[in-house]
Amino acid sequence: MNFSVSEENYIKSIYHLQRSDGMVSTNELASLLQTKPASVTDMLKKLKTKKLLQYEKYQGFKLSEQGKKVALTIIRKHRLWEFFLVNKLAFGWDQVHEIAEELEHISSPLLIEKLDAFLHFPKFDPHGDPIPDSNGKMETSKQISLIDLATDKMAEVSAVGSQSTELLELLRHKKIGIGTLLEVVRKFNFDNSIEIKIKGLSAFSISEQLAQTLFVKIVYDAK
Amino acid sequence: MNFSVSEENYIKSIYHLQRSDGMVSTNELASLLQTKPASVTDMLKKLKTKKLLQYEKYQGFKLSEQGKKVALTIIRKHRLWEFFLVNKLAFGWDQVHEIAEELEHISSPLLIEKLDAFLHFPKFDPHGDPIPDSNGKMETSKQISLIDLATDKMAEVSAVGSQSTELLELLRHKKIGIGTLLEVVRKFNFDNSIEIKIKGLSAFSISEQLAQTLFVKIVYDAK
DNA sequence: AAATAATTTTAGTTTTGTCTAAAATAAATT
DNA sequence: AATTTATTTTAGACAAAACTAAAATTATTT
Repeated sequence: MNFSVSEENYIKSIYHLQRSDGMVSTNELASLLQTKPASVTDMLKKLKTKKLLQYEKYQGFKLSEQGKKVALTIIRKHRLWEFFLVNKLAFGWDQVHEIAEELEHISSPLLIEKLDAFLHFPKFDPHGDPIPDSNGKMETSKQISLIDLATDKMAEVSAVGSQSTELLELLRHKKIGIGTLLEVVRKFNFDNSIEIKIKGLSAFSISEQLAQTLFVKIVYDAK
Repeated sequence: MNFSVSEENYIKSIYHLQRSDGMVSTNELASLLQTKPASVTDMLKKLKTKKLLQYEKYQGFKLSEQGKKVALTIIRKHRLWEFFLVNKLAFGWDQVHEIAEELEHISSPLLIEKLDAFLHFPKFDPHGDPIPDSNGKMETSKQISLIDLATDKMAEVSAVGSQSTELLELLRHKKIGIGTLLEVVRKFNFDNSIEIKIKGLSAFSISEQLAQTLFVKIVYDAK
């Protein structure tokens, strides 16, 4: 089935709100969408008749299974487009949200499958948020930039922020790849370089630029 | 200024109609847009107040200079996205029109400039139609696939349908490049190969696949 | 528990873009 | 030139998605 831009924005916002709350309220949603509560109520009725929502008046609401599926395809589109904008069109990660808000409403499912393949099926968007696959499944633990990883945390390299040959050459030399387990030993404030330790190798430092480009997921917290 | 999807579709359609006619009629436009003449009249009034249209009731209409500029940016977006879909996402040229109809309404100008650079500033879309540059200028003569070029017509290679190294290797060997002048001498129905003649070289044949991938502009018609 | 406050819903409008039916204008035909 | 036909415009209505103001419900205080 096909939905209007407005319906899709509501669905997406409800999904994000119920991640934390479980149940969503009218005012909450109105403030997130920068609209009035009365407008929200109107849309809730519409989404309920379309079976996307569990909603009883005055009782709050949440997405149905069907509604969640729709939300995940919109989020998938949003994050894939963000990845494209940053990694192919050389946008900064802080410039892409608004454009992706528009692109996420392009309807062709084939387009998204082809885009996904073109991007080599990325698992995380440029902000480190996981990209749902075509079945709506996604990684649960969020990835962060290695520069933001605290010491005493074992982490796994999950993505690289660029596909340039220069970067890949450097990574090969340092024996770092997707899946590599590492830990931050020290951080140096002078140049923001960090010292990391990979099992079986002696500790070594890497530059701030490189640490920014590497994304990791925490696999074990020693604290 | 920003325009609605509907306004943009009207502007684009008027542009295409006035290419041939000079002046456009209400019925003509209604039939192209699959809508009713009364709806067209409503929109004409709106576009007139926005100074995009020269329109006096019952007298027909055409775009103002401002309107033409808007039309060309929409056409630019449409054709760049088509190029992207075919050359990056591996869509067939016959599958992309509908998707580009949606993508052309994404508003960010920076997106389009970056997309253009990413695609290496293509001059023609996958159907051979010229892509306006950021100032609205474009090649005037339409390009066609070499496979569709009639005999007895001198033509100039204007584009290649792919940037693969395999193709470029083949073209270097055959001494064919952008700007090469050639003529089709014969067509063979058995395998759809064609024999071409380049000035200073003896005639030789090329395969159907290669001929499909090469685009030419007619520079002289011997007939 | 009653009163007050906050939240949510309803009722009635507005805007955008569409429609139908009827009226106005222009074009074609006799 | 008058009439018929075709085209275009107006007038009034409708659906989607928003709004304001008022009513209904729920939550919080005293």
